[in-house]
Amino acid sequence: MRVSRERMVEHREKILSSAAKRFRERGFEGIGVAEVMKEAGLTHGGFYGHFASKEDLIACATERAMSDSAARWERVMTEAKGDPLQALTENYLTLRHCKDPGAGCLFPSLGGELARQPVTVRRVVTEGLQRFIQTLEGFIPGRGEVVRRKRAIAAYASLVGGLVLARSTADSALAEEILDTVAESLSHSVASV
Amino acid sequence: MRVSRERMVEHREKILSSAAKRFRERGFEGIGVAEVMKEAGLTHGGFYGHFASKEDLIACATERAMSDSAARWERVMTEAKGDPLQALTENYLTLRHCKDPGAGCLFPSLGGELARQPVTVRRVVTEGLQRFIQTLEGFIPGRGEVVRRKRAIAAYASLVGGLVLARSTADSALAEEILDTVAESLSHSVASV
DNA sequence: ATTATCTATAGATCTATAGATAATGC
DNA sequence: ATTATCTATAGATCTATAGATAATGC
Repeated sequence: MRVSRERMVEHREKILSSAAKRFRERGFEGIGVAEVMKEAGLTHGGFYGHFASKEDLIACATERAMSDSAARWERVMTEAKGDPLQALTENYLTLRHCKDPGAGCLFPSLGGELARQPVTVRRVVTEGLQRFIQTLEGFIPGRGEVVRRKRAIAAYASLVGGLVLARSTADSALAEEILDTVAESLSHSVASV
Repeated sequence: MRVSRERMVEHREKILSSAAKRFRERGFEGIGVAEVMKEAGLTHGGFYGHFASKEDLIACATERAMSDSAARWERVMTEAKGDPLQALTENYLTLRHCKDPGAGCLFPSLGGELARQPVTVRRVVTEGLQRFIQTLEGFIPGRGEVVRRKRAIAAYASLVGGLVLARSTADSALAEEILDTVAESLSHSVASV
């Protein structure tokens, strides 16, 4: 059954958004091509008209996830009433983010797996990471660009690590303690500017 | 071929150490039961005499990986000439650790996957994490226990996040920048005690 | 508007691999 | 503990076809 060009673009979008969500929820090996297609309302075989391979899908879905997150964090920081980094922290280090990896940051969900992906995928990640550090840099106080970049990198590492640890534990009290503690620590480091 | 009790314990140890290493290198789904057994010098079928299932192996290998790391970090901090946290940082945030996940910390390698494991596994992780925070706490300066615990948690999150980000990128210059920057940031937070 | 062509999709199938089990041997 | 086997599942390929697009003719 053939389909119009616009519809085909729609299909590709649906495949991508489904994959970007499910990969973050279950890992790159936690969902197969067939199920992604089913979620997009299509059948298994049609997949290879859109993507060359699952690896290709992983690269494209990773890019999608990163740019979605970047847009979201940028909005959060732009619309912040007070300190932008604090606004980001309050958005990032939350139980909500913990419990909804499918809509969240790529690194805590897929960090370990990203490190094992082929260069095609890791290049996409590198570009997204660079862009995100630069964006964060723009919202962080500091005399020179070098200092601001350092603070951006350190802050981002804290956010990612905090969420990784909070998500790993089966003890929700410990998870909350970790989220709150890392958030508090980040606010101190900003206060000491 | 039947085997003595001591040898069976040896076999179990070999299976566990191989699994603990390979899981961190390739992820829980990156190596199968058959290959783990082969590495231990045994055959596929024998596996089920040692473990009930792959999930059982994952729980046991995770415990093993955590206690190995804990012992190692404790040694590094105990034998430190100067500041113990700095010694840990210099051991943790290195290219060597980046490149050898099989012998390294569990969280940067498997953080995302741990969050998706059944409670049996996550309980093991929770206990290991609690114990590690307590150990770290003992080496960190601060007036009261509450403050020291907070510092320990914040520091550990930075270490984990730093390694996740450094490992994710395909750009080794960026990876080194991240490692150095997070290390520097941690040393500042200690200096400000 | 008709005709011919092109192509995205469905559905079936192939191949490899994984975890798990059963039969056998020592 | 070995060896053989079972079952399920995954990525990938193949073929036919519905129906969109392009070329042609009026």
